[in-house]
Amino acid sequence: MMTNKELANIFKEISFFLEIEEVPFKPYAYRRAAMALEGLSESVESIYQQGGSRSIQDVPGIGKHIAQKIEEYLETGAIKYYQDLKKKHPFQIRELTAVEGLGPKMAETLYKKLNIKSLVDLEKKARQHKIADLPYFGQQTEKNILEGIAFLKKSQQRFLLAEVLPVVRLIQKQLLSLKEVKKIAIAGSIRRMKETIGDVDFLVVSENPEKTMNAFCSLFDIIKVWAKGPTKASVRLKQGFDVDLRVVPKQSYGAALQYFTGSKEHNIHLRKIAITKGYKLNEYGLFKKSKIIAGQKEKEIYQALDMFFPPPEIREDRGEIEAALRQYKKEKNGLPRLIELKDIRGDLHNHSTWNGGKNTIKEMAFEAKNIGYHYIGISDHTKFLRIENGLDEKKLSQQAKEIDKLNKEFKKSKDNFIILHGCEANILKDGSLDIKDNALKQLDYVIAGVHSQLNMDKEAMTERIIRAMKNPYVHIISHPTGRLLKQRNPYPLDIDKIIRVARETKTVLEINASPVRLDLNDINIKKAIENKVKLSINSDAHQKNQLSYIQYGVAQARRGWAGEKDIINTLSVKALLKLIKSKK
DNA sequence: GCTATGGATAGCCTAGCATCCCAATGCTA
Repeated sequence: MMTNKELANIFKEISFFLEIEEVPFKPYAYRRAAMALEGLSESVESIYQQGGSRSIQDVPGIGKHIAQKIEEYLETGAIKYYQDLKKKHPFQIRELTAVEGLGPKMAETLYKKLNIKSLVDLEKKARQHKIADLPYFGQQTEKNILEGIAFLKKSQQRFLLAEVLPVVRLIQKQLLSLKEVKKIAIAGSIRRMKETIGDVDFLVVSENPEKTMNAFCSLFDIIKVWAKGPTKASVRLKQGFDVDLRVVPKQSYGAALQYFTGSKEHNIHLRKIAITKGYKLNEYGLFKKSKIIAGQKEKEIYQALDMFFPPPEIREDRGEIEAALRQYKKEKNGLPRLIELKDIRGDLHNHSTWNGGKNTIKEMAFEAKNIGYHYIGISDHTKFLRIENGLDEKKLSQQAKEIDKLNKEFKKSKDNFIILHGCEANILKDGSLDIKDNALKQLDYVIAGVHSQLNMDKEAMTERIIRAMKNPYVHIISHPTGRLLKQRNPYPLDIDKIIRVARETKTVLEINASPVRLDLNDINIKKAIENKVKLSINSDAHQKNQLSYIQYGVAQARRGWAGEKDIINTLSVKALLKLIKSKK
């Protein structure tokens, strides 16, 4: 898969170079090819090995000439066309254009006039105030470049959904309290509940735009106002991310919401459909010639395009548009009915004071009961994780006694609530577990996960997890790919194979709802569901207030097209235990 | 350079904002 990424980067660079040379339409083609490669679930190398250059052309967005270039790269390790372009423009184009406000043409000018080749050069020349003196640049541009570099270095540009969402909800509340504000919505990737957020988009209908803009730009926590016009303002908060506010006319509110919710890919596809039907779609509405057909409500736009309304979480152009069209025509394979937070009846992956959690089993249970759950699963780490005070066979049976006692109290008070006893066993390097099957047998269910020795090659890691799935006492694999957002990439893993074996062995895969994990991710969730693998959304709470993380897991599940029936912890206790016991 | 339509050719998503110099361009979403 590394090759896919390398090639995607090369094609992105070619696209920039061609943009500098003002070649028409080719940049678009190369950019699309790059995107196609990035979204490909198979390695282009193995496609080529199996079917040659011809089969690479089957990938949408890749035609004869780009396929030839891929072939050249796979055979020789280089692409001459790219190298020639690179010689003509010998600077780090991707690095430089990553600076906000700096595009390919400016990068070219900076190289020609000041011999700037890299981010380091750029920062140096900007600090020496060489950039401000260039024609068409100026002091403001220089300042923006320096700030862009600083931001790039500091923040890696994206923020966790869970970092952003609470702040954004607060701002929304404040803006809504202004009496001239008639409507307000959060659009963008937040509305789609993406795991990480670039920046935040607010849309507002206001009777006094100027007043609203002033109020917005004087919100607390603002450290910088980037832009402030009559319809758009853009600010940076001290938390590090940017928030845009757009004032839109009432009759365009739905169109603007649709447009700014994205994703970009979804919108491009939608606009193409509009065109084929003789319309034009933009953020002001859906138009036939100059006559507005729809715009006030988002739903009306989809309706006018003969589509059902796709939930924001799945607007990634991964088939939702086709599904929405089919549903409108009352054909099968329409839009999925997505899982909702209220469908969740319990949480199966939680830790207690027994191994380093902050709350006792009882406290965790009462929190879960207050949320309205029917059950909570306690799944503390087993012995390998010394640092987490992992439980051995003996401690597990002591823990069982405590849980029994609590359950008796629940029964006596006629609470419709039960604590299930599980554990999170460690999958050791060879795929065996760090605790005996005899101990696992006593539990209601078993979660197993990889927590150590993550630097294995793909094949070995895949086999390691497969061996654990083949253990008849293992019911759920926790955080299957091991990624930590903004900190650690997933370990190399043949996820397709994992999914296949999960189905064969009736093993459940986890959607870990912890904001830094969200593992499985949306794409893998969709794949698992398509292969009829069951999933479990768990908070992995180490203290009682973390049970609320479940909302992020549900969001990720929705992004992966999951419905109630795909998720095991939507079941009643009875049905859940029956399903668990069906694995032999 | 790709895709779709029809077999060689047409069309590729769009608008506002900032910046620079005071009409045009590049960038971003």
